[in-house]
Amino acid sequence: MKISAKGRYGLAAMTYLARAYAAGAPVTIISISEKLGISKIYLEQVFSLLKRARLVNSIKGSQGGYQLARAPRAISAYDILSAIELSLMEQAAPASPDKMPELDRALAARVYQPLDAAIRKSLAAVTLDDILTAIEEEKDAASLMYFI
Amino acid sequence: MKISAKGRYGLAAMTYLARAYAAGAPVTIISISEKLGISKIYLEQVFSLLKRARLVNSIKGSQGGYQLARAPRAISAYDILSAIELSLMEQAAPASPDKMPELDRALAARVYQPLDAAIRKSLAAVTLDDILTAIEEEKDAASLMYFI
DNA sequence: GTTCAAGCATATTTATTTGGTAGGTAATTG
DNA sequence: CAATTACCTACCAAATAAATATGCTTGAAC
Repeated sequence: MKISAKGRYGLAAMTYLARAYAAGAPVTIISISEKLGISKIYLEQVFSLLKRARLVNSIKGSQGGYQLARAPRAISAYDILSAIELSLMEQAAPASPDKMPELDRALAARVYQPLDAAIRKSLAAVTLDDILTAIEEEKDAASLMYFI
Repeated sequence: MKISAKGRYGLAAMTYLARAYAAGAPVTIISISEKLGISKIYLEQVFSLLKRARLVNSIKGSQGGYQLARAPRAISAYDILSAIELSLMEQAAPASPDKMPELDRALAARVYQPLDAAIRKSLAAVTLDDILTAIEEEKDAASLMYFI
């Protein structure tokens, strides 16, 4: 019921990549780890999952790094979190294994499935582009503070 | 991002109590544990949380047990799960402690807070009464199966 | 073709959470 | 008083999450 550190790192790192998307040059893990204050070797694990989900492309060797596999507008928070948090996808296990199957089915139908759909819908509605926009708004709001 | 065993047990047990609500007589933990196939001493911990949240009343001693504190129609899945799963309420910790505060604020505004609201809304929309209704529907569907 | 900066892959350690047990105390009824 | 039931505290084990450590592979640049 909670987003893990890996998930949050993934969102932050992908947003960081999104900022560099227009430029086209790959971004190294180490530069992201420095900017965000996350251990490099831990970030590698996160990127391994993001790559497996084909959300990023990697370029090996000197001058290498990572790039978004597609436009920031075409990558949602759901894409990112479902690549990282397997538990996001899991079905809720029944509370009473065999004793009361109709109770379990009712809970699934009325609680677990609607919850799952709501989570999915909420996360799918936000793209990296939206997050970039929000960052700009944050900055504007912060700079306005000076004039007041 | 997942409902724990405690949470599922809580939902199942509360639904069980809801069935007995009209009768008015208290239901013992041990009878619930037998019906649902859950360890009695583990259920006690769940009820301790439900009681702290004032969702149930307890009666000690012989002929004692638990009752819903209010009508099944007035208790939602959100009430139950937020009493049991503390993590449901937790704010998402920032990914980059100090480095990029505007990134964290943007993620909170666009991802974490909307997600939280969606979860809350989905769970608050389901009451114990709804789940009881769904159980009846399940039973009807099951008995219809015989005629086909 | 050597070098070196990257990504890639595993294994290990440590910390936290979850799921569950055990045993005893307190209150109520008959 | 004896039985019954909730209640409380401590404990334990397994699973998961978080982070580290080590070493290998790839490929561009010089």
